[in-house]
Amino acid sequence: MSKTPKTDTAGRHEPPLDFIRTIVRDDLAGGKHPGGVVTRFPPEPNGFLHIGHAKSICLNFGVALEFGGRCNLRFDDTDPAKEDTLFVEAIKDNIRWLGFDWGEGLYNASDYFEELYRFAVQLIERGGAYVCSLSEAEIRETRGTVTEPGRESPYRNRPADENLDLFARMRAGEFPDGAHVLRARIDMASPNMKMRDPVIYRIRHVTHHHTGDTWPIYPMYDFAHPLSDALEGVTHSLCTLEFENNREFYDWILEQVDVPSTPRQIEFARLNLDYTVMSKRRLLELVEEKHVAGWDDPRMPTLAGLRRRGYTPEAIRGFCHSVGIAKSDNTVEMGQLEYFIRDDLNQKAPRVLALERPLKVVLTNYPEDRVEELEAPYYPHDVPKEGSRTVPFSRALYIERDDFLEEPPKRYHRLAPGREVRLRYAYIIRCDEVVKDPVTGEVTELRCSYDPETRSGSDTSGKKVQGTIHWVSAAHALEAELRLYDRLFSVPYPQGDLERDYRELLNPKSLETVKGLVEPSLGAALPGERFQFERLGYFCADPDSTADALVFNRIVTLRDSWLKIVQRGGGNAPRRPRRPRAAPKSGAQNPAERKPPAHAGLTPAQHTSMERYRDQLGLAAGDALLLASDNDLAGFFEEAVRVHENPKAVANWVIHQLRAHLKEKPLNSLPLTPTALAELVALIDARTISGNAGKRVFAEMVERGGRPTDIVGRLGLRQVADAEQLEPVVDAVITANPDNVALYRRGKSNLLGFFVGQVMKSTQGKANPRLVNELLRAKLD
RNA sequence: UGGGCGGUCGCCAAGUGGUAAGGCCCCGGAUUUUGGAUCCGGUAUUCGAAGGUUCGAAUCCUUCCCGCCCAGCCA
Repeated sequence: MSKTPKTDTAGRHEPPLDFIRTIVRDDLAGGKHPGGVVTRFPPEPNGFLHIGHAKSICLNFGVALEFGGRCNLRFDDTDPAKEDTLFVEAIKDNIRWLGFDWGEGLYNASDYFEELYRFAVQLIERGGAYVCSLSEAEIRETRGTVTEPGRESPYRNRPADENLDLFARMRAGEFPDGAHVLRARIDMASPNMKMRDPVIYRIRHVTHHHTGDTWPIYPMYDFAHPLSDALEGVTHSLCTLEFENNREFYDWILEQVDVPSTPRQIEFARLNLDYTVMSKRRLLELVEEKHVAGWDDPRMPTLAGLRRRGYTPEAIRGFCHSVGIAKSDNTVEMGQLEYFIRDDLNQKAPRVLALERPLKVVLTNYPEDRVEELEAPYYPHDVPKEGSRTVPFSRALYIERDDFLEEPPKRYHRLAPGREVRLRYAYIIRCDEVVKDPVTGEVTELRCSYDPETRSGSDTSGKKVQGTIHWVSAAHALEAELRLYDRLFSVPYPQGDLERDYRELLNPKSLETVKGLVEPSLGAALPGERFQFERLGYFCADPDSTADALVFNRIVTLRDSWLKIVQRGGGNAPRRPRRPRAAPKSGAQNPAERKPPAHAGLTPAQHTSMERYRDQLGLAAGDALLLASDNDLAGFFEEAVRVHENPKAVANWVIHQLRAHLKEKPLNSLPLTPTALAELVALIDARTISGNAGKRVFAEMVERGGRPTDIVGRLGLRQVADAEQLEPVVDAVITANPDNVALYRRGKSNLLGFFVGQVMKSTQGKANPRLVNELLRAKLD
């Protein structure tokens, strides 16, 4: 297979498809779904959606969009006790906000209760389910454990009529909660706990938010989900990894009853983010215990929280796309999410001036009553957007407290006694005097002078200053509440601490509210509007914000390379040395301490064979054991060795090639005979064909049988071990890859494998690789 | 340790016998009236470990190690 990335018609590189999209694409190409692909996003309306759900939404709706199919929104509302219409509205709102449309495909699992009931009846009729009257505790006790099988329920063999009658009466509401359940009749000894006669219906005299009091019985997820998928014609049912164990039941139930379609469940890894929690239960606790202000608290990883914080749907989609779809457990760094909101807002957000911690500055040489309106563009030169406003400039100003230091470290480019700095869009000023509180010593005011020659845009001074800082005019600035948000938890894995409850790990500084000052134009900011407060970060006017009481949420700070310098030891510190390589993960062990291979499973006869293979035929102990432990394989091997007496070579082919094919099919179903394999090995030993070609012959024999010599003849695979024949091929490869030749000569020696590969490819595997290596080396070195 | 699934750079993630993609982070440098943005360059001789097969292994074979999931009448 080629390693070069796929290229589209415009010549751009396409990113590789994730494993799910690969399956969908292949299914479609194979004509498996003439009606098109159908996916679904199935939230339970018992909480708010979070960024992890966004990953699933982007996947499900994205696949449908990309492959011309559709994606249903289906509320998985089979547990009336926890669910609420409040959540269904919030969920719909969030999905629309994220930018996806379910069209006509809005469903509820509860819409199918009648059909689901009929499936259950059918299952009972076919002996696949029974009414179990054990108590909840008894069911738990008889389920067994992961290492011990469960025990069958005494009600397991109830006659079908009785089951049907009881189930009908369950539906009729004749029994109290917990009196009976309907259970699938599968296997109490299954190694998969999910297959030990799982409960599929329970009695719940509870009002359902959607069906009201129509039903006193409710199906369980495992039963309702696959059947709902089938009813909707879902082709690919994409869910998270924890449902892998449920797939066996998913497939089982679809075979037991008459369904209109057969969906396929595929699992992928859920998204985790560091410095937060993502489970619904924990999020619910944070809300209910008032650790946060609600589901939409801007510190929450909920879509509602992110939205209120000021995140854009584009940023979240970009993030979800960037993390990919795979099957390994993962925790993505918050920094990756932050990258996408900065990247989006950099293009979109107008720049304005605002202060988090104001410090007064008086320009002693600026006229008392003068006010200049300075033109300030909303976007920097590198953002292709137009627009500007004016900002008032006057004698009394405020700057950011952080932008002044009495004793500046090296590389500090801001204000300090006697130093000059530019006020953004305005003049260069010099700090002449520092006024301090006589009691506390705190700096309360800076007395500065401005240079009238340096007005922004018409600077005639020729002065260059290192820093530019932001400011507002004291008389014109507006007060605003700035909500400075930081990570919700102070440790990256709040759930990974065995000692402490995650609640103890909440970051006490996750919200800092300050009284800031903002430029006058912000008086018109509407809730939801986003700005870049220059040099501070991106902010979003909160829904709480009014013209009289402005409130801005900090979405994310700007990247701050000065902060990085300070954090790694201050401006005076030398550059940080390179990070050492991480220590190897645990798991390495001393080979000498390893246990010898277990001989325990061998029968006495097998043991004898094993010893014979090892001691008489000269096989490695591990190989001998491997062959001896499988009677079919051992028989095959022995027969082959009788034909071609090279036990090691034959064993290698049996172990390394044959066994790989046995994973698909049993040995006796293969058209391959021991004699044929022996002949193949003989051909290779005699150097008639190369090992490479041998594999092609083998593949042919495994597929269709036949004699190796015939196949070699038919495919023309005789080995080319003649330097004169090979030389032109080698030369061609060398001239075709001048860049790689140069690289190789500069020391990239592993390129030799590349060249050998090219030669092997152009001779269709027939060349003698040793000879190719020799020739190549002679020519390249 | 009964079963299921994972392990490739600090964090994600491609890659399934022939040159270890890409993104985030990080490190240089250029540029800059945001210490922002942008640009250019750098960062895995190695794929959980050890053995083996092969001219050639992240990919095939063997053994081992580590992590996650399953014992709700939740989803």
